[in-house]
Amino acid sequence: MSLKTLRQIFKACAEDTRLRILNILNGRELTVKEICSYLGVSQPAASKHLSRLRLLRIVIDRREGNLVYYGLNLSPDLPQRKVVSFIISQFKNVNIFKKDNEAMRNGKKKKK
Amino acid sequence: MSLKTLRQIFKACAEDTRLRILNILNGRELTVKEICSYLGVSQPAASKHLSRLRLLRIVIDRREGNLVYYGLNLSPDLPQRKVVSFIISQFKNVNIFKKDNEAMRNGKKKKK
DNA sequence: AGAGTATATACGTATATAGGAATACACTTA
DNA sequence: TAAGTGTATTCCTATATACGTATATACTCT
Repeated sequence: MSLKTLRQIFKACAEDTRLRILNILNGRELTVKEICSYLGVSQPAASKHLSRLRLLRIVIDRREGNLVYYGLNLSPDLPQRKVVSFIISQFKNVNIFKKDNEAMRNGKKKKK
Repeated sequence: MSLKTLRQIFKACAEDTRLRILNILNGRELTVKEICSYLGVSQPAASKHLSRLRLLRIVIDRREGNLVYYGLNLSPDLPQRKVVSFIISQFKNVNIFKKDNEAMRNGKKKKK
């Protein structure tokens, strides 16, 4: 793994919304709209964060008709796979992530 | 661990020079001047990076007369200890870090 | 005290980027 | 084709920060 890749991964993780996106994508696929709803962020904001994560191959997207589903990229040939997996494994200790997960399970929306 | 702490750690690691500093501090204490020499960065730059890492308690400093020695903060009561340790454990796979370690062992200086 | 060395800080500048508003694009359905 | 929904992009602004130069601070030695 290159220094550049390592730095980019940390940069991608150095922002609250992106960390929260990675957390709620852990174990499931979600559409952009669902992500916006669960986290209470605007659609352009979510889209831009997702784009950034996608360029780094941290997430993958899959269009299905009108919708675009995003999920974690679990491909085993990614050099940064271990790092990303470890980062996500740390989320269980963070309070706001627990709340986000709760909101998701309840189908609650934070903003209309 | 809070979301803020997690984000700050990643932000601290989202920069090449800081990553390289963490690498060469792995297993040893170094003065600011030594860090500048080994990495070829200016003294104010190194000092500012170290200050940032120190505020996050990722490194600790110890003044000895004229010199200030920096080292990794290995205190077991740090919530982010695991994360930082894991990050540093990933360094062995990165080429520039191997070169930095080589330069250190040889006492080579990258700039005057 | 004064000179020399090591480290930290202040200041200006350039660059990156997060966010909102507006708009463009993609797709579906009537 | 036209309207509606979901997603991406563009433009603007505000904020953060990395870097260099200069200066301040801390310490040592004579």
